[in-house]
Amino acid sequence: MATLIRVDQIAAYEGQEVTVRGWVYNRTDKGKLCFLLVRDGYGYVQCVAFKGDLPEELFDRMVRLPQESAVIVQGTVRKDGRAPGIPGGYEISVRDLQIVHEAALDYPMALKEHGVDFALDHRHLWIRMPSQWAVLRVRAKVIQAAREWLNANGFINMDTPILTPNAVEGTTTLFETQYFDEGSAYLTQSGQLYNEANIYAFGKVYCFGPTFRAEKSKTRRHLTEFWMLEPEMAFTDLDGLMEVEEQLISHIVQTVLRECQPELKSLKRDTTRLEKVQPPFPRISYDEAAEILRQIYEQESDPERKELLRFEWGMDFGSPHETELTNRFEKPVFVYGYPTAVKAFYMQPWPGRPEVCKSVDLLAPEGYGEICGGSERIYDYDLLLERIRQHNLPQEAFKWYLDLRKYGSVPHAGFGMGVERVTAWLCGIEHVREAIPFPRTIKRVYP
RNA sequence: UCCUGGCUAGCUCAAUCGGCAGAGCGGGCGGCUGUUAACCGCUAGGUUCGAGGUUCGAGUCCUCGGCCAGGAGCCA
Repeated sequence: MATLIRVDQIAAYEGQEVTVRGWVYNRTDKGKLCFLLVRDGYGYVQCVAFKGDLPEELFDRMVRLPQESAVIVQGTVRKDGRAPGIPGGYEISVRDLQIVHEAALDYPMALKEHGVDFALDHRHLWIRMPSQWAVLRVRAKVIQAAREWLNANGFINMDTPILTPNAVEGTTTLFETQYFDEGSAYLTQSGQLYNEANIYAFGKVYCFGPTFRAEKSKTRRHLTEFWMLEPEMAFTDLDGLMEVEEQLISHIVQTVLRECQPELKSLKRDTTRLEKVQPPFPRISYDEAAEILRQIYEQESDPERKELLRFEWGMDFGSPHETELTNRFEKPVFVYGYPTAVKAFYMQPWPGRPEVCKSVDLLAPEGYGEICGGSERIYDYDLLLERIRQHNLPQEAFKWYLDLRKYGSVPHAGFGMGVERVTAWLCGIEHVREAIPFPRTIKRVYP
């Protein structure tokens, strides 16, 4: 029995007899010569057979194998620049072939681009195609790299509940569900408040899980269910927060560049700008950003675009503003000190400037927008209570959260990183829905 | 909720001014010893999103409705 190998490690087996188990992604037959492009989950490899290499009956079956048939291939690994695949450059000369399952002939995914609706209706099959496979492998690497960095830097994983009794920020629309006799429960939109409890037990923590927004956002940057990584740190201010963010993001980007080359190459991702993602990232204040946007607005001649870019101090950024701002920087850019009025109730006011708070967003280049949002949190009991009242939040529901300001309260800070947005940015894809295996959008809960 | 665009073969699309509904891929049959979404020949495959209207004649024009997209708003 030849050694069972993974296609991503094929280069190590040049000249050896190996076994690959997988599925037929494409087949080309040229009379007495037949190519199977087989994917095994780790990569895509070309398997070649000449008519004389196999028993006639088996060769005839190989030539007629439908796309997606399951096979076990034995043969010799040969280096050949002509061989397509991921990583490519190696092929297997087939000596024997077992057909585990002959797929039905009506496989709906053609080897070409599909319309969005059709592709998403067949997401369960679409993920087999190289583009989707590559993106989802990068997503997994993003998560792995993030955990690596956090674990190596003193953070402990402390997951937070998905079913929650109330709105975290009181602003956004939540998915509501009946919770036995306890009334309504809501799907979480952030683990942050619980993380703030966790830091007083563990110092530095992070949670990682799905978050839910019932908003009717219909854009390339929104999902109703998305995954967020949320670190939270005791004894940390805004500057300390930005240092952690830029180190974490840089580690993720450099890890993906180092370990996902075949995936990025198959996505035709130009990585020159990603290679520059190293600390420190530029930091500009909201005031400076507002001034830049004012100049951009004045210089814009197209009336339609000018209207989209209209901006006044006090507004939150729209996506046209984010794109214009980030186009002026090579790396992700921090924008800090947003107006208190447009941010959540728990953010620490700027000393001497209560109209501004110690919040920071990290905006990715190339129009990918906000990938992280965070802040220093209010740690004074009376101020937090005042904010809860100002925002008309149910004080009783926040009793535990207020308790945290009574027993050893310290300056602390944290942020959330959107995994799909980071993945979409690194892969250079248009829409975050391809950066999660089974996307949930306002118009889609199937499959 | 608003704005804009789209809906034609299983898929991706074409159809000029309102005048015979087409191609490529995928499927079937045949050919080919280096294909890269192979190529060549043959073949099957249609309620043109739905309803109504204008017209000798509607995929095309008009009205209403449906579905989808991505932008605004909202948000990560």
